[in-house]
Amino acid sequence: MLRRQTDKDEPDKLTSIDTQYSTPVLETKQEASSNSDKYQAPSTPQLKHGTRSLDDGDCLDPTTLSVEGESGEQDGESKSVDTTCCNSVAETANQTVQLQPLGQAAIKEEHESADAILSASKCLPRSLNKNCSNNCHGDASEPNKASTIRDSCGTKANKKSKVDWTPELHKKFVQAVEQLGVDQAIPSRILEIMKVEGLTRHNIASHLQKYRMHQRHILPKEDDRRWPHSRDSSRRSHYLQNPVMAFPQYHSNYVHPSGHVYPAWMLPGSYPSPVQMWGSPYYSGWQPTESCHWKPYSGMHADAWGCPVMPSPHGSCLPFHQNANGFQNANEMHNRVGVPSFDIYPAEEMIDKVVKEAISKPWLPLPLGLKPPSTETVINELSKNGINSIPSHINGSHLC
DNA sequence: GAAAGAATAT
DNA sequence: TATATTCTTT
Repeated sequence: MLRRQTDKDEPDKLTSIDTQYSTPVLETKQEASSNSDKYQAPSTPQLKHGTRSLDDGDCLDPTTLSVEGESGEQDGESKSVDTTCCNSVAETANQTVQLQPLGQAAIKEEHESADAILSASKCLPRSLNKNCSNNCHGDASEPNKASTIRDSCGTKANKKSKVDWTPELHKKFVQAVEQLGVDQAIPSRILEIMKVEGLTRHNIASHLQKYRMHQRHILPKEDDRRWPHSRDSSRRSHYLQNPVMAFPQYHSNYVHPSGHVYPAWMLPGSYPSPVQMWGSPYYSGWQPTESCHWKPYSGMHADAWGCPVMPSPHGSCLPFHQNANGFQNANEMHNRVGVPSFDIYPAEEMIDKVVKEAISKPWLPLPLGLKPPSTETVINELSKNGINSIPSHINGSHLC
């Protein structure tokens, strides 16, 4: 309003002067006009931005960061000026507020202009009252009240809230995505599962978009077609009817696209640096190791969802065949879509079975995960059995 | 009209 | 680059 007043006054001045000074005044006028536009024009990104934030409810309202506020999306009913509660006005400028209520959502409050400071200072008293009553005394937040305050403060609270996707928050996000599965991993559901107050569906959607894009980047080719690129039902149904293997096409010469077969996530306690969320080969390490146990959608491509691929906690290989039998086994596993207790560790009898099968059918390729014995091992075994000489026509390659 | 997802802006 | 916002589609 102050600015409006100023801008309103200035043109009049200029206009009056304009009659006396032609050129210089015109420049001044233009300048003033541009300044005015800079702050006032509805199409101006800044203002538009702020207005949109307010109207669309994309701001994070810490007043809803109460335990009871599981009302889902908070679209359209919050304003972030309140976050400056208990902080000085000066601190409200370019301030990063890290709120860690339920989901440790770290929320950045950025006041991008002096206008924001003005607005904040203007609104602060009421905000303080409100927030201190809510936060300091545990009062339940009242949407109406929030709305009132927002209105009273006006939509001048021209600042932007950003969700800081901390490792913890992202972990929660990924867990929610996994828990939901591919088909259900939509912002609203993710939001429900995450139960992080203050997060909006838009926040989730944005993050989900980036998440998916990144996964596509990691698995650009064959996996790309597995992703539901659009909401086209045929493609989606194709995708759903053809769940992606939760395991890499592992065999002795399989090379993971990103250059690492198994990331460090499988090592307990080997959580990577939280700095690099997407690009790191350890990105999937953001998944808790247990995630694979409770992950309900075992048909989901683990890597595509930031989930670890096939774990190998003991450095052992896995009994999945390359041959028809093996695929049958694999299919059995994949048919268990929806079974959260997918056991990533093969049962011993299963291993025995696979090994026996491999021995009994030496002409078939080795089952997935089985390593051919080394020449030395074979020779040792032979010598143990009294065979000390190897026929000349047999060499190492034959043995393997 | 709401939500999801892609595209674009900040 | 990360996140928000806008636009399009469903």
